Amino acid sequence: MFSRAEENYLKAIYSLQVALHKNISTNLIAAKMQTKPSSVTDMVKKLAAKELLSYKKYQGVQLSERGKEVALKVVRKHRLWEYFLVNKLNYSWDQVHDIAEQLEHIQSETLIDKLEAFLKFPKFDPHGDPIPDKEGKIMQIKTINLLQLKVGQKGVLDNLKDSSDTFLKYLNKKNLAIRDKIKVIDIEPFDNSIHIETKTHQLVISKEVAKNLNIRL
Amino acid sequence: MFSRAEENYLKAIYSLQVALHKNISTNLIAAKMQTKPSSVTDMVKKLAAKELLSYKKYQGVQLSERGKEVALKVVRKHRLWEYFLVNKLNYSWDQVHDIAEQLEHIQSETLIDKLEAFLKFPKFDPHGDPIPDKEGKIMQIKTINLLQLKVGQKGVLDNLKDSSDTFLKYLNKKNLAIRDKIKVIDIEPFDNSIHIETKTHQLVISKEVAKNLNIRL
DNA sequence: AATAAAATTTAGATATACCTAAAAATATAT
DNA sequence: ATATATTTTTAGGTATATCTAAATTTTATT
Repeated sequence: MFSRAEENYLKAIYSLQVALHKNISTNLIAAKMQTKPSSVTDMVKKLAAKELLSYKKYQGVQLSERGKEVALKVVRKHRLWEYFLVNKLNYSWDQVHDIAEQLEHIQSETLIDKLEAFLKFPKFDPHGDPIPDKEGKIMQIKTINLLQLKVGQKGVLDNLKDSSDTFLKYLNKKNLAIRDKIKVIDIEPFDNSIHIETKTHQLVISKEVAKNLNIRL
Repeated sequence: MFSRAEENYLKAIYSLQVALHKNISTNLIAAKMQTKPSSVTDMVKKLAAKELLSYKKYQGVQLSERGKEVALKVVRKHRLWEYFLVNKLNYSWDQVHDIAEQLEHIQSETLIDKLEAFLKFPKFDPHGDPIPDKEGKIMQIKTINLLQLKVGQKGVLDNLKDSSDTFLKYLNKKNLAIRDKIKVIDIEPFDNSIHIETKTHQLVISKEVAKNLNIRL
């Protein structure tokens, strides 16, 4: 069907497109994929020839409907496998990314649907991100950035902008997890650091951290 | 660590070595792997350079201890994933091979041990083959070929010599499964076909079929 | 033992997915 | 508007894992 490399490009472009709502540049893709812009140009031409995206020289790319479909299938696989790794194999959420990156490329017409049924149709992965259904539909819950909350406001930690290993480990250390209730106690005007309260404890987080926490009201 | 291709070669050579107890020739490997002898020569040189096997031009190959170790790790992964697919995801035994061929190459220091624990340390895969333990030790149960049984003798279907799709489908159709008790009712001298009885029914199998059924007494 | 047949290796290509370095196009700054 | 900086593409090269066709070695046959 599609090679591992092709799937990885489509997934990366999809996530950039969702975040930025504009044509995605070669350099952006290269940064996201930890590769060189020239490699991106090569691959992007290949994907354009397969009509998975539209590409005009020097103007960046945009996924076609078909391209989005393929990307969402990869995302679906990634998130279901992450759910499996955390909830069945007892991994913690900061250990599963690299393994899911491999598992998401297993080719089978039936495997992922059977896995989904075995997991009892979870709607969110361990990082709070919605799992696309069989048809590629993806639930979008409206969230706002923690930075936008005012003093006294409450919300629930829904998902993370950054799911990097270092950030997940930071959250573990600070005892913050998806679905935790959070209340803003104080905002320090000097550096915009935020004093927050959860069910179990209080802590102060920097604005850099807050920027990566998305809150459901 | 090792590439998918390298792992596949090691696994194929291992299984030939276990079956034949002699140096494994280029052509044999090529036939097993559905590739060309010249490709085998290339890869075998590479594996010899990595000291995973010993190779003398025109004399075939033999796995080193290290090579056997790597092969057994792949076998372990393959069989545990097959067990997972059949016992957790409700696949039938004739559907799991291709998927397990992919899953066996997932690279992780911890994944397969966690999977094994989740599955409660199964000792045999769905085809009756023993699953190597973490240290690469593999249980070997003494079995004899169904062809060697005499009229009136009883035994249990332990494992299959041939696990190809077509053979598994044949067994399904004839309602024969691993761990079925089998009794030889009669042997037809003309064509060596064998009349057998299980708990639920009787049937006649050809000597070609019998050759691929291994029996535990 | 010489010759024919079969098995194996070598030499030279191909496709994928990368890379570096240089050239070209676009964006930014003065 | 021109010069400069940045981005992107092109050209040419690398590594892996294949392949075909020809050459070589081993095995089998007479």
